Amino acid sequence: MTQTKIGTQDMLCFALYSANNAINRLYRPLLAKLGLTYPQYLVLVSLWSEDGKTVGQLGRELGLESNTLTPLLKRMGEGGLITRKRSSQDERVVEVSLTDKGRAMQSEAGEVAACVYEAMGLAPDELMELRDRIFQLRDEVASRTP
Amino acid sequence: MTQTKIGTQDMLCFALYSANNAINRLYRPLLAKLGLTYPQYLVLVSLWSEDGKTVGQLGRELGLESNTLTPLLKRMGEGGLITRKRSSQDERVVEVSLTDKGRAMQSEAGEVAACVYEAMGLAPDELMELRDRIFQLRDEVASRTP
DNA sequence: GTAAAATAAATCGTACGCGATTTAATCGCA
DNA sequence: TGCGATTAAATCGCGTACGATTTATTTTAC
Repeated sequence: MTQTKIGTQDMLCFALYSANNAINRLYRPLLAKLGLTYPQYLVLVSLWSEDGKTVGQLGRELGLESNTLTPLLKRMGEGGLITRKRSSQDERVVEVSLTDKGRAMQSEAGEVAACVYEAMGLAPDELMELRDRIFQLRDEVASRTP
Repeated sequence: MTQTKIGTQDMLCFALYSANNAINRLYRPLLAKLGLTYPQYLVLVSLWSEDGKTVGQLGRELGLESNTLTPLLKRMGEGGLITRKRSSQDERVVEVSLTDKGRAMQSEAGEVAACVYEAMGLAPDELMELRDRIFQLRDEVASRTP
């Protein structure tokens, strides 16, 4: 027997949990200067890559549901970053689009991303490999979650 | 130029964020049967490995501060899992200890851990390697966070 | 054509995380 | 010894996440 008791330091899930918290603590003050939270920043990243998505599309991409997204998008709308409009094709669907202000924020956000990238201290190939392993784990776990 | 726009799928921080959410979605219903949340479970894991820690010690181990831990521990105290007592040596310090009920929960929690381990679909050596890489990243980021 | 099923958002309540501040106890040092 | 600085926990407010439910719209099956 090499180990009788396991502690938090042995758990992969705790590694993910605490690393995610650590990254958030790095992002938070940087994004706060732009008036953003981390999930709000993710919404912008998503819309910068392709503008005009429904709440459901954003949810599938980010792994969130309307109970999280609706109030978050409402705040972003009040902040003038996005617009929310019911689709005329299907009134159940809400389309989310960038405002000029939301689009303009992309350049300022570049500095934030660079700052975070630097703090990770990883070479690009290491970073991509780790990222893909973590996405794989996420997808494996998600596929086995009822 | 191989890529003009980056999206959420390119970001290591998003991999961590969404993997952490996915793991939580797996844990949540399992832990709910025991009346626990994930951070509460982490507190128990910590105390099972070594009982009798101060709020500050728990905070350093889990990467949390009293603003998060105090209400969480209060709920665990109300649930009869732990006791909280001011140290007689130093009245500023609060000692957290397991109750019999909290100790007894370790065996039930074993099934939860096994279930999560299985859902990850990783061999032990792969799991340990990934875990350590993520801890390394966490520590690197934390060391560069002002 | 219409009622039931399905789908998309929104709403509500609970429990984190954390920045900022407060309260209380101990320490340091002149 | 005494008093300002430090330390530990608690308190407060805000913004997520999410289970459960509700509301509104569209699809379907007959």
